[in-house]
Amino acid sequence: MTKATDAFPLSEKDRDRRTWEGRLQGASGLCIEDTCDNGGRQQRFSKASAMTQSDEQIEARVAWLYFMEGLTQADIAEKLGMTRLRVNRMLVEARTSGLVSITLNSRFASCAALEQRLVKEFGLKAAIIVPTPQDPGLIPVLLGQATGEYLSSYLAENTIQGLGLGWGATLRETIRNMRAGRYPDLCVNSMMGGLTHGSELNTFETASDLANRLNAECQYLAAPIYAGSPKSRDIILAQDVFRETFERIAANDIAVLSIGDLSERSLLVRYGLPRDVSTEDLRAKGAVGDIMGQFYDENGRLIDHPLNRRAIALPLDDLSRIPTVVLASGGANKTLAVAGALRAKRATVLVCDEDTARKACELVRGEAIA
Amino acid sequence: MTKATDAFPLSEKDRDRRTWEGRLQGASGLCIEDTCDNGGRQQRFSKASAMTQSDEQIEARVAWLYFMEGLTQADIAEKLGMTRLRVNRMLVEARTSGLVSITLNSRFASCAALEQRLVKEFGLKAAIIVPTPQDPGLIPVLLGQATGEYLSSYLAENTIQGLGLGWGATLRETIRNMRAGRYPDLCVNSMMGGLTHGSELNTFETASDLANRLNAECQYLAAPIYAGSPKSRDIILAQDVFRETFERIAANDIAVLSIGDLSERSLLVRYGLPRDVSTEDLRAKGAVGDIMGQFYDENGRLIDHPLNRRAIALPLDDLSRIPTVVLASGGANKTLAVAGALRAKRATVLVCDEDTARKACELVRGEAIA
DNA sequence: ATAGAAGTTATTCAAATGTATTTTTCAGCG
DNA sequence: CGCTGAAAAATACATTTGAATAACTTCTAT
Repeated sequence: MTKATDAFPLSEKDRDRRTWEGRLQGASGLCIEDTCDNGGRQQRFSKASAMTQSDEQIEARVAWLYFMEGLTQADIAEKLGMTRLRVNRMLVEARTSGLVSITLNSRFASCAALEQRLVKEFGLKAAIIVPTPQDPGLIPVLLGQATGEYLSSYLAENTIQGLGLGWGATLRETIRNMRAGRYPDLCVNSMMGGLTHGSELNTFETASDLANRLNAECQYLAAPIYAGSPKSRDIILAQDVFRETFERIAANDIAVLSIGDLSERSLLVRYGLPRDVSTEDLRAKGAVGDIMGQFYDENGRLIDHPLNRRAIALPLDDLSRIPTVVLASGGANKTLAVAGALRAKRATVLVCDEDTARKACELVRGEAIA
Repeated sequence: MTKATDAFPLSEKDRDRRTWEGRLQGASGLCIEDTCDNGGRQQRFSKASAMTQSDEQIEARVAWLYFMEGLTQADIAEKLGMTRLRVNRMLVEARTSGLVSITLNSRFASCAALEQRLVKEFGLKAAIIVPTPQDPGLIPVLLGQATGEYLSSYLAENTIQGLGLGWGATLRETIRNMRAGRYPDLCVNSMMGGLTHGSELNTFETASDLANRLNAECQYLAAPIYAGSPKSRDIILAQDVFRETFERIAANDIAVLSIGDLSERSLLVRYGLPRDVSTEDLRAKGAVGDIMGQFYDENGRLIDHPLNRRAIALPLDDLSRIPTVVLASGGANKTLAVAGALRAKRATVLVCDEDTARKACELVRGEAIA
């Protein structure tokens, strides 16, 4: 029967394929005669003859019998008149030398590779990379699906009390893809103020929609994303009702946010920026993206701009105190923003499309954009 | 460390290769977050959602982690929040579906494949196939090496009393490649009469050379390959000395012979055929090759020709009584002869070069010669 | 809503592989 | 020929994978 350690499928039909596949158990008709009545008398290769042509052929034969014919290592040892250890070592050598190679025939293989790379290079808890669709308009949908799946699994396996949320197209799709559940002890809360105009998205409903789907408690952040001035924001946050709200936000177990950029695609840029602040201003200060309405530069550090001090949201630098921070974002326009977030390690979980993640990764490593 | 079940080498250097290789134990930095505090709560896919894109991606991720990153199945189960059984089944499915494929990158791979095929299709105990060299003159050398290696291993692992031998260029090379040994209880004997003229090879020395190398006893067959007539041959074999000799020959444990063809390359054809017998005669009767001086047709059956009754050798049809019959032969000119021998199952062990064996195999199966 | 079928999980055990240690063998050298 | 060092074999044990079975869950059809 097929084993996971087999490299190839087992069916006889598949055996006819050009690239031999699968390791077949119990194969009959072995290559070398199968009687051996003197139990493993020693058979040595002198150093001078090491890896001669016949050695190479024997190794190929061993590899063939193991990977293609599906014999066990003990079977092969008996058949070829050598020790099981020698068979094992030959197989290891076959791998190391490249005599045997394995490929993952899937468009997800490069995503899986990139996931591993991101986790290793940026110390992420997880990276979820989806293939980049031809239609960039599909990216929020795909990222929403992936984030929804991730978050559903996370909630199934973690008992938490506070789930903080941002808003945006990707997060809306995330909520659509959440599996329903029953979490009466969970409080879903907005981690940032909302938009006070614009008809594409009722940002105040984002948290409540998720809370409804999860039968969880909901805590609204009934405030706009920006106050009139830093001073005004401080006055607002000093009110008891907001202080309690922000204590709860700071105590979240997980935050699920997206990354904004400075293009006109951004809801925040189109509807949220105060009239006295332009994207040119922000770019001039080096801004490449925003998280919770707070803009940061290519190194992921907050830019020195009064707008950042007007934001009614958890301060970006306090995000690191939340155990799990999911940043879901993608699209070529977001590359610089994602790279900045990676550099500053703003995320512990990144959900992104492949092309964007790869380019962001390469930016961080100082490589030319391919 | 590298394991035989790994599909790829482990060294970090090798990890940089384009085609990812090797299964790496103890890989750090996993793709999916590695804390899971509620022990495997169920996560089900309904039938309606079976093998969605995300399923496929999860399977690719599992396969990647197992084959490329070297995690154990239990590790992966814990990391991805599923059962070890599910991981195992996904890996099996990955194999069966072709998501994962393995290749043997060796010129010996096709030889190993052909070996298996020959063993299965012709019920051989063993097939040893060597790559066909560009210079056909090298074929006897390579076949001699392979046969010598086989025979040395065979003798190391089997205690036998009688080893019968033919003669020819391939067998001369075989003897050169025998490992020396000490077999005082072994009797090496010629299974066929020798050539009475010709300077290329002293056929009477073949058995004695091998006996010397093996410190074994030697039994000469002091007779020519052909008698003057079938009657004369019967008179010769009726003599006591020959009767005992042939009893011993018939009792051999192993016979090591080569296959002759009807071309001028054949020693027998050039120096051994009686003057009153021509290769045209033999071809007319359907002969395609000879074993022990006895000619057979494309089905491997003895042709009806008086020459076959003049041969001073073990009758070809009696060969099947010897437990192990090694036929070592190769070269394009031998294809028909090898095919005939295969059809009639004259061999239990075949040593041949790849092109010849493949074509012979295809002939037998009724396929067009490529 | 219920029953039956199908699939998955949990658990245990068997088989195969991987590893470590000790012993034996072999090649090279003096 | 003896000695030494390296390599391989033998042996035992640990780990991983594969398989079997019972119980549980989910899905589908009625």
